[in-house]
Amino acid sequence: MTASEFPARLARVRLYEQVAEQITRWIGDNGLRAGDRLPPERDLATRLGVSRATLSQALVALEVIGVVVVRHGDGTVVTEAATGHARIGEAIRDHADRLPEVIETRDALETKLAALAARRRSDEDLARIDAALAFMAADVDNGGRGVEGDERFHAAVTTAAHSPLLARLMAEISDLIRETRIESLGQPGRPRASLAGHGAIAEAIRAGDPDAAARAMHEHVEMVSDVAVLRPEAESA
Amino acid sequence: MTASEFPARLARVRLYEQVAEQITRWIGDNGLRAGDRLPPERDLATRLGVSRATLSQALVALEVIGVVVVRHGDGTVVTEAATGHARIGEAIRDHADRLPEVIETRDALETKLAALAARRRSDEDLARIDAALAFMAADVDNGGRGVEGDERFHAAVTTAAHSPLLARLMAEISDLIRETRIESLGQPGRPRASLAGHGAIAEAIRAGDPDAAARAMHEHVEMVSDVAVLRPEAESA
DNA sequence: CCCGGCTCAGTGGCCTAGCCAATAGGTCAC
DNA sequence: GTGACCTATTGGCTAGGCCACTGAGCCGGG
Repeated sequence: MTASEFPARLARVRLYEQVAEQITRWIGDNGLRAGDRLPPERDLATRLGVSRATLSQALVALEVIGVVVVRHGDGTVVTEAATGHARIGEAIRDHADRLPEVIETRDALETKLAALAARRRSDEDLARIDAALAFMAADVDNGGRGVEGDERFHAAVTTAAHSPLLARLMAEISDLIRETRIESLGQPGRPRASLAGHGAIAEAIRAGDPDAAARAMHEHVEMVSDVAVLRPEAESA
Repeated sequence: MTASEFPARLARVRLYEQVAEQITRWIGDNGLRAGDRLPPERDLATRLGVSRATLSQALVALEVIGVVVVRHGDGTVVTEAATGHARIGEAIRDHADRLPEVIETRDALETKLAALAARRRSDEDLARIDAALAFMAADVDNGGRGVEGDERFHAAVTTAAHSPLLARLMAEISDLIRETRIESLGQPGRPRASLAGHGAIAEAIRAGDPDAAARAMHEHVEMVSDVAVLRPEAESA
């Protein structure tokens, strides 16, 4: 067990998080739409059995992620984004049925990132990409699946693209991507094939060839997509 | 002045937002790094001249966006993402300098959406696209800039792609996109050129040709990018 | 009848104060 | 050296209070 594999620090769940989640679920379950009001804070806090201050924290959290707008003197109003949020939740829950969607989103973002990396990479970026390749190779050579190396490689490419906005969108769906990654690399032979794909991407980036980089990344993401095709059969067996 | 151009509702700035911003700035100005601790809440609240409850709200906000982790009994710790976040904030603030970044993000997302729309569009989707085209054409014919029609067209293409995750990411950056849209369509001749671009995209989608749709969308987004090139000169004039 | 001003009730905003839970560090005993 | 215990510091949450904001309704004047 290496240091990187040590169990993560125990995560305490703060009350505001639980309350925020309850509220989001309640919005979805009750078909609330944009413009609908939540119950007054005093009522809601009593009903949820928490203090008003704690409820207010939860509403801050929900406001920050765009589910509600809190209006002084008026009430707390559901936003249009709230429905979108529910859809994302469903996307995560119905993961087995939504995998192709994650793949196509990865395709959109990561082929662009690879092309930008080919144009913008610094020596430092290339060193980081090479280090990730070496790390994954060592893991795969030792019989591992290369999950962390895969992660590092893609993060290095994203960094080399020097596009904070795209990086942010990647971060937004990072949990979903992680799942496709783990499933892909769990297939026999996939780690090594994935490593080869990374190699081709890195070559194109080093060569400063955006089109080649985008093509290599597209093929790499499609390889993950092959898993999506195989998996339904494995489940019915 | 149409309904869509009415001034937005006056935005009240809550204290927690100001405090959160102050803290983020302070982290940046003082070169705090991942793992560094903020001062204790009681101290920090006194120094900032707010109550601890208000500071706690600000920290909830910062925790939700990933700038800090709040540890019970230990303190509030800066995350790795904090530095990245400062860059995003700058990206938004320095909009004039960051426009190319929005463009490249649009390019990534919207060319994929156009390709998917070509594959997946229903008759209803096509009708919606056509309606948006007609709406924008009428607006432009009447001397308008076609902002709303442009918006409707892109929304219709996004809907026709039937990819909720990509649609979500589009929604995520919708404010930034709106700004590029308004600036682009404000240039003489752009509304009509944009309308022609839309026509080509719609044709490819109707024909069910993903590559042509992606190419047409790419060219359309690049046309917006031309504005980005022109604009710095307009500012120095 | 319509519009503007005022009032009231309901709502959120923020504060104060208090006490408990969690954490880290230090000390002591085995 | 290790484990248990204690202490100081830190955050977590509650309760209560008062003020600011908002929307709706009412009244008076034109």
